[in-house]
Amino acid sequence: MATERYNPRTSEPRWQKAWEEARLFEAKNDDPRPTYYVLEMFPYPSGRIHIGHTRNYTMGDVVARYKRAKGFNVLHPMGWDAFGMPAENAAMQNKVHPKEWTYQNIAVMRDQLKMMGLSLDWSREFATCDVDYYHRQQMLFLDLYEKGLVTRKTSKVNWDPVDNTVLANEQVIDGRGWRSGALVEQRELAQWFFRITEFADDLLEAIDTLDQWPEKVRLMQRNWIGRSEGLLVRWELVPETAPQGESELKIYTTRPDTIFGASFMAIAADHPLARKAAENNPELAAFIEECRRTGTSAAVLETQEKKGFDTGIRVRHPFDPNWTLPVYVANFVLMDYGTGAIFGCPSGDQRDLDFARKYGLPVIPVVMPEGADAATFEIGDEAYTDEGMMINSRFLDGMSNKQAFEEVASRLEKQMLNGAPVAERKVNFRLRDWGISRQRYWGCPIPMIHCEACGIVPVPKQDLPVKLPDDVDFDKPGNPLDRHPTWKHVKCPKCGGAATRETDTMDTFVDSSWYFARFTAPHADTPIIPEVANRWLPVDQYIGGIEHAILHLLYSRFFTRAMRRAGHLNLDEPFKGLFTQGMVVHETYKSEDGRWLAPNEVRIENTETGRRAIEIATGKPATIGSLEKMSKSKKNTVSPEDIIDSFGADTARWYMLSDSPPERDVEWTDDGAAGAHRFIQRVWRLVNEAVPAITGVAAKPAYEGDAAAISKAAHKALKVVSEAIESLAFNRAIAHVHAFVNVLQGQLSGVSAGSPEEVRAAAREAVQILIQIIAPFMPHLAEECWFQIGGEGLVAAAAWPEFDPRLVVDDQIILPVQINGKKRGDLTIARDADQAAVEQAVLGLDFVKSALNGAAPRKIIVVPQRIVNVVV
RNA sequence: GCGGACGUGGCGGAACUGGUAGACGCAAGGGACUUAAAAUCCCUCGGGCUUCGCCCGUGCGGGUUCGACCCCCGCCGUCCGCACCA
Repeated sequence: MATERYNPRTSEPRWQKAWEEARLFEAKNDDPRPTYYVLEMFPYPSGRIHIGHTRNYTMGDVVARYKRAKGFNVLHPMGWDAFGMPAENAAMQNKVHPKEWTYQNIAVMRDQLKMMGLSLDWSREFATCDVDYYHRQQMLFLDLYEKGLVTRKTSKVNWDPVDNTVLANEQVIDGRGWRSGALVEQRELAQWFFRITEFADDLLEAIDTLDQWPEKVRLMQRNWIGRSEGLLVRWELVPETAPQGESELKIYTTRPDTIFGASFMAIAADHPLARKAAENNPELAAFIEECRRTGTSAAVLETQEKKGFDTGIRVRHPFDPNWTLPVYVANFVLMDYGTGAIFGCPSGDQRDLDFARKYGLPVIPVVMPEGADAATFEIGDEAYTDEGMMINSRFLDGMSNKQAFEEVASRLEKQMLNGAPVAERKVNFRLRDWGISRQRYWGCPIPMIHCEACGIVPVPKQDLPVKLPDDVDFDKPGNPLDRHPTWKHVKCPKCGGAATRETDTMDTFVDSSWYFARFTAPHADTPIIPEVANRWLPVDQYIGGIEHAILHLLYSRFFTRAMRRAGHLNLDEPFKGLFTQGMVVHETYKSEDGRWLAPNEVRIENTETGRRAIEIATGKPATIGSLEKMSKSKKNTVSPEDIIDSFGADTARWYMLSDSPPERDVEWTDDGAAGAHRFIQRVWRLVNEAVPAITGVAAKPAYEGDAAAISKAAHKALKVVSEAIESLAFNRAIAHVHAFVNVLQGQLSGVSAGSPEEVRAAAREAVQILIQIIAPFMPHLAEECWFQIGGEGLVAAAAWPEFDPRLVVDDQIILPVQINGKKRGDLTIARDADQAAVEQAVLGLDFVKSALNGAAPRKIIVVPQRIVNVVV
């Protein structure tokens, strides 16, 4: 009797409904079992789920289903990162309200996710644009404001004068706004900031505790925070060269040891001293203007020539009052790092060297490599930046440069200038405070009020939420909140006088910096319920793309600390385990005349000599291009719906995890998907063919079968698959399932209802194990199979089987035998055979005898249960 | 420039802590079943040779070791992150 093919189209919706009705995936906060929180980075509702999402959520789902089966109270929620610019762009382009656009997208994407059969707790779903959510975010904001973690200060921003808005650095392309194409201006603007730098040290040090994070991400965060230890040094200006009222220049250096190699000072174009000096120096003013115009994008910096302009100002060397150095304005000095001023030591820094050569400044070698000769050591085209011994440095000569650092620091700390020490030690960070003001509509309103009499006044908590008005228009550029006729006009909560609301909204990264905590009590009146959050958090396994390695993860780490300070929870680190998954990539295709072609516009032919593509519409050959991340522009996309339509969700889930390690990119191919689908049918057949033997419905002639072999195969598979899932090695888990099915298929063929009870029991257990270990990956197929064998309840609710340790080891093992390190044969021997027994057995092997040729072996190395090596 | 990761068949990749290299899958070739196709099943599948077996082989060149994809030294290549950070 031929088994009917498994039909995902009817099966999958049926089981999805069964799970939903059983409310299997809803986590209870008062469930006494140990908690396990698995979270995938929530999606932006851009319109449709793409294949990258499905890979991400499938990984999380495998973990969630596995942990649930292992007896954990699993929290696996889903929501929407729903504020952001695309909604406003859609509003401008398509005349649809951002709110409507967003919620429509959410509705579509929710349905798509549901088709994937993900074991999500939908009862906790929220979108960050829900009033309920941003209301609590405003509460949090005020709490952090009270704790002094929110400040307002002016900073330089990229200003698009056509769209009337601030642009992020990423939105400035070749100095122009990405939308308007207008030349971007640098403007000083008052902005709201979170004081992330307050935690800089802690955020850096705690990276060491994140031992379940990828090393790569930890490194990126370390570099981003960018701690350096150095010295702030005040240099005295030579009075007759100094602008009115200026007497010193403060610089930051990490190399005070090279102070005797100094030959110039360089300050940023925006440095106050530069501005002052330019007041009666039109040429300098022009140079400063030029520096400002040239942008700060990486591409510009790459090619830009190092330029300087002598201000005429001179400084005195702190260790030699007769030694004066020129002060240049230089285009490579950044105002917002250190003090915006440096001393240049050409012999010890390549950039300073280039600068010195260009302007004819002295180059004094002060550090030389170990073993070099001080009399002859010279600097040519390359600066010497490594460690070494001090030369040409007076009292430092002969010291290591590390000792010299200390010596200079301690001397300058004691030396006085204008009544204060010349230098102080200073730890400096690359990390800046987090500017969160956005001049946009579709974001969380910042709950602040500007009163002319009282200044900045927070919105009283009882007046929250500050709701976004619905009646806005996007016909004109700029912030609709700002030009709304009534919204911003309020009474001052303090004095009752006329005042205006803050019209900036928050950076959407704020929304995603605490959503993982909100999921623990998504309907609470307070942002977080501390007892509940403390119980669930930290997230045990967080899964998402490497593109969030810095910003989102760093902001969330900051927020967790900030929320702790405000008493909302009691932990520092939000994510215990982090996993960054690779992308889904696809080949690209181009037609003969150079148009991009979508995968469904070409036909692929596999031949003995290779693969070729034909454009279906024209019948002409197409070229197969490189693997790329799926993108609309290259048309190399495959939609999750199409895959589910033709193969079902289980195929998509299985294939997505099967070939490549999860942290690497996976290539989507039709052949691969078809292969995954074939495997589904194979499992389906295997189970169905085993049903008569298992359930004993039909009697057939007895076939002996091998109960022990069946049980061993099953328990070994159970062990290795469990281990692979635990370590998120999904591709390995799948390979082991394949291998198990190969063995099981051989062992079960012929086993029937007439086979000995012992064999039938082993078969029953083996099939059950098979179904359970595939269930996290292919939950629908597993349910259907479970039903076929008369399994109790839903397999999604079944406990994970425990492997029997006695069944995963063999009594007899096959030991590879090497001669001089090369394998020459095998030895079958009892697993517990001792060294002597193994040696004796090995010496009795024919190929060993002939290799020895009568002589005694020089040595026999026995690695128990691994290998034997006979050294001849 | 600085920092990091990686390099294994036609392809994706396995290989536990230094112990049988190429598991598992895809593609390809051959065969069975079929009127035919699909589906399914079986066999082959790193290279070479004097083919019941032997030699070579994990980017390249050395080294350590009884034994190296794995450890060490030196190269080459690819990818990623940061990037005028004082």
